[in-house]
Amino acid sequence: MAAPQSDFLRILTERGFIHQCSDLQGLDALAAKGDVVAYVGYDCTAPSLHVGHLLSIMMLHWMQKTGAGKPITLMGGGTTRVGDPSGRDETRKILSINDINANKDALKGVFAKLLTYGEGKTDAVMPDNAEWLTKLNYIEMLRDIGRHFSVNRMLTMDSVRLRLERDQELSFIEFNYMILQAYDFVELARRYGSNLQMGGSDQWGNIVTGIDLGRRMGTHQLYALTCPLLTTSSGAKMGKTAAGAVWLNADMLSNYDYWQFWRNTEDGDVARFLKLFTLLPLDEIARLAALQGAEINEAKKVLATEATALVRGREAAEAAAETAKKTFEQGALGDDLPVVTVPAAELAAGIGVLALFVRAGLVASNGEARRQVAGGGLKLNDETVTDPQATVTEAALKDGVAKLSFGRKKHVLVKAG
RNA sequence: GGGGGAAUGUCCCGAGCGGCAAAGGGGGCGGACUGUAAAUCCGCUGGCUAUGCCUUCGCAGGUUCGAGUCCUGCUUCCCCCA
Repeated sequence: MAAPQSDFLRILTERGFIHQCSDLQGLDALAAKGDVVAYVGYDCTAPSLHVGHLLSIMMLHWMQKTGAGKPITLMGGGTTRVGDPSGRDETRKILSINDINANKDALKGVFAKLLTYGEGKTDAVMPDNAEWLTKLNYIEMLRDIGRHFSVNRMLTMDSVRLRLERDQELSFIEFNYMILQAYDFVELARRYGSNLQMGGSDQWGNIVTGIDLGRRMGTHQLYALTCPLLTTSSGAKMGKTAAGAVWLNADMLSNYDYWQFWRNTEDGDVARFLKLFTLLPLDEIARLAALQGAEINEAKKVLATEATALVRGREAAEAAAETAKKTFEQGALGDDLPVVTVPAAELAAGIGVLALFVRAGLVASNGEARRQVAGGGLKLNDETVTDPQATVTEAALKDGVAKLSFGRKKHVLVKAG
């Protein structure tokens, strides 16, 4: 098609958010009038969202910012009780209602950083599909909703087909997930006038099933828009590190570590990530992406600070950047490094180096610490630890702190408490 | 309902004549080289109060000086026949 008329789709296209759309022209017309009501569903499977979820939040952000319409962040309080089989090899563990509710409360917070909630036309709202899904009556649901679904067609959906082809278990409860998600779309269309569902490309099947159901149940025209799944240029699935997922919530991953995640981006991903995960104008991004060789590190710092500012706040981002500068460029101690306090009495008595590194959370066990010492991976105040028997006392504290390092990038400060 | 096969290191895949903390990959972590990148090379990848001890091969028993390995029962999954 020709270039989109609406700012919303033009920006999404330029920045690389669009993977697939059911009807780009139709959606463009709605966006140009400011009549889009877009929803993205977030299941409550963990106590925080991670960077993989960030793309869809960014899409909602751009939509609100360009005045294209109203964002709906749907909490999956109901669907989480069922479990989405999309993109999964195995049945999800069934979570207790208590866990789901706790998760839901924990992940709500991050949305307000990127979206404005309220009563106005383009203000965001946050319903929970438990409101309607838990009230469904089985027989009524089969008659009103189930009759519109063809099992033949459901069996051809990727989320189902892949499991069947690989002879992997697919339970009946999971098989129903797409029906519930489709019904969500219809329900949101009725309650809020929603006309667009967005999500990762793995959600395409579930979304178009919702469009189909809407047509059969007589809603207005619905649209689908998906973004690419996040991978690094070397093909690895993104958002996971050794320590686990890259969480958006600060209590799950420190500001400093979040900043470091972006700072360590591969060269080949810098331009793409700047477009997706920052609000910097495209000409500025083009300038940064053109940097060659070691200079591209400047672009990575900008990426890290901007991306962190977006989710954690400008102040937190600056602090993390400052700490990184001190730690890596000046060999000094940054204020933002994680701190572990050890009781003064224990320090006076002397504590084993291995135990200290375990205490700091840098290694999982004495055994691992021992192996890392053998491999030269542990440092105390920038000096490689060579003797696993050594003990550390308050003499190791300089100006009240000792620096423990694991590898070149992970540092923890120890203080007497 | 009948017959045949499978389950291994708590990330995954996978070898394993009765002597096994258990081959080999992948992934991950550390080191060297670099630019806090990529690629490459090297090392590590059950726990502990550590020349030793403890816990691991679906579950529960049994045989044996000794069981991932042999026997019995059970669970789960797959294939073929009904």
